[in-house]
Amino acid sequence: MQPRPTDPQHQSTPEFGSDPSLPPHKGQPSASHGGPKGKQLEREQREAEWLRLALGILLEEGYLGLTMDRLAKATGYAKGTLYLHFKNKEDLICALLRDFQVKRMELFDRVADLDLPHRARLAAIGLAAELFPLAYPENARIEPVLKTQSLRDKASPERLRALEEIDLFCFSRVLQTVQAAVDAGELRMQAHETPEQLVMALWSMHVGLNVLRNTTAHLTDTCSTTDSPPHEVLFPIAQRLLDGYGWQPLSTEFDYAGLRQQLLREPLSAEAERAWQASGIRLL
Amino acid sequence: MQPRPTDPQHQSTPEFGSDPSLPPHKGQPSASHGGPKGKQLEREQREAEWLRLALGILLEEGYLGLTMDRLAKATGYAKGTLYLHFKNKEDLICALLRDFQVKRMELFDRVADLDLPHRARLAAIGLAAELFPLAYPENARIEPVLKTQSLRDKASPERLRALEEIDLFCFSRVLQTVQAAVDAGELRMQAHETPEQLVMALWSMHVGLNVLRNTTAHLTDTCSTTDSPPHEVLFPIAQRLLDGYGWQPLSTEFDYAGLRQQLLREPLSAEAERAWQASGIRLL
DNA sequence: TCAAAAAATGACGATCCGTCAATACCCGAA
DNA sequence: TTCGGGTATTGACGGATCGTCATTTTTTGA
Repeated sequence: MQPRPTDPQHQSTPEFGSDPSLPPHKGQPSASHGGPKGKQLEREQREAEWLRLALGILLEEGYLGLTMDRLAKATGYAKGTLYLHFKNKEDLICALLRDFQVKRMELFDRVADLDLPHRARLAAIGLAAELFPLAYPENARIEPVLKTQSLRDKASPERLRALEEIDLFCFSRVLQTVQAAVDAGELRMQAHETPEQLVMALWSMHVGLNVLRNTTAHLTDTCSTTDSPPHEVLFPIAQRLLDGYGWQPLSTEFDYAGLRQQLLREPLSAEAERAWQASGIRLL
Repeated sequence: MQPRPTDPQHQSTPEFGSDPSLPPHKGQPSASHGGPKGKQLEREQREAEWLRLALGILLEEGYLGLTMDRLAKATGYAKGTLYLHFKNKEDLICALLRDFQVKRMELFDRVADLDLPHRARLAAIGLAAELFPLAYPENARIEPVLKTQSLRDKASPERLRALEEIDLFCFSRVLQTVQAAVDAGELRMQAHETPEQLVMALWSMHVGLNVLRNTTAHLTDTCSTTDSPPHEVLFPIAQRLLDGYGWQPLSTEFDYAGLRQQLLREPLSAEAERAWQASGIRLL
């Protein structure tokens, strides 16, 4: 073990669980028996590994701590190889962001088709949206960081389009639910009101709360000092809002709080458990 | 006009209205008659000038385009002098952010003490909050950018505290209004509800909408394609929400839309005018 | 077995941040 | 007017990072 200028064994930090014994590029292309599939698989695995490490660094030391040199070395590959996968740093950030959004979308999917009144379905999606940053606080913490910062200026168009696609998909999901309620006569909107605006307002609440939680903790803490548990913020308020619209069934006619408990037990139990472990928040 | 290595006349861009003939430091300390006041004044003027230029560059070329070298040269001063005013780049960003927040606070101040029912006062503040990004779209556009990005890691504690102070001040303003309504019996909250949560939700809506407008324009555009004017988003929805709380007087008993028009004519006419000029949005 | 194609490398140029020793300027006293 | 100490300003420099690309290593396939 002769002293080296940049001995990977002597990294300043253990580098977030990367396997230090990982051979740079001497390992077999893949465990599977040859063919282009193996190549492709290895490529994806490596990319996933980079994203995993990038997330770790980002959480540990923030945006400034994440450098391409460091990320490359962390897996034993050279920087040039890293740049074969990601056009630039923003592109990598974009890929990271996409992973979160896919996760959230999957969560939406799990509750969007339940056999419930339209309003209850919307409430279920809202709960999922509220649960997400609690179950994956790391993701939520860096999401506002990633969403800005000249990301759109430099990331590759393909990655950006992928992001927009997911956004639009989620938006449509919610919009469909509202529209269905309007069509069913359960929700009446005035002339100047549109389902899009309602969806946008609900969406804004979630986005904004997440931003505030992660940029102005001194304020959100004010909320938590009360008796009420700090996580139960958006769900009941959204119900008040929908009551204000007169969306049937009203919260006086339907037990949305009970639905919430039920959803947390059944299709969202895994996330509720994660929230308990990750954020120390007992939801059930 | 002998050729110089860094001739300010030959900047790549005209640099956003800075006076190219501005003498580096040969001008009189100040027009006022001597004394330490003049020195202080000159210092503040210079700082204001830097912030003005920084905003211009930020708007024109984004966060990446704003470099300390460039900003320094734009006023004819050296970088070292710039660093005498701002601890680092983040610190400068912080100062810029503060200017916006002060502006918004002043707007709040202008409507927070009107002789109106509590709920109408809250609506007035909400209108001010909604009007702000329309009247100062440049500010709103970069505010999400500035709020993140390791700003808190590197900016000086004093500047950060100044930011928090303003946030807290605005928050308190709103909270007081809600609390007053509760005390007056015009707003009843259930056991698990708190005024803080309601304020935070309203605040989140505004923050979130601004973020969405500036990061995912493809979605917010969806909202604008409807017949309804795109700017009338939050005000009516907030009224729905407060109706949901049963906050007296309900929107069926009080003409909040009329109040809105009136506010836009009287204490907020300047901002309404700005919104018309800056965003092409006719509010009246 | 070997040569062409593909993959991986890391040194390099360019950019930017923030510092600090050197310089220019100011102002009161002689 | 001259001088000297103190203050304001400067810009070259060190350090760090991004992204490139000519070179080297590995793989492929004939």
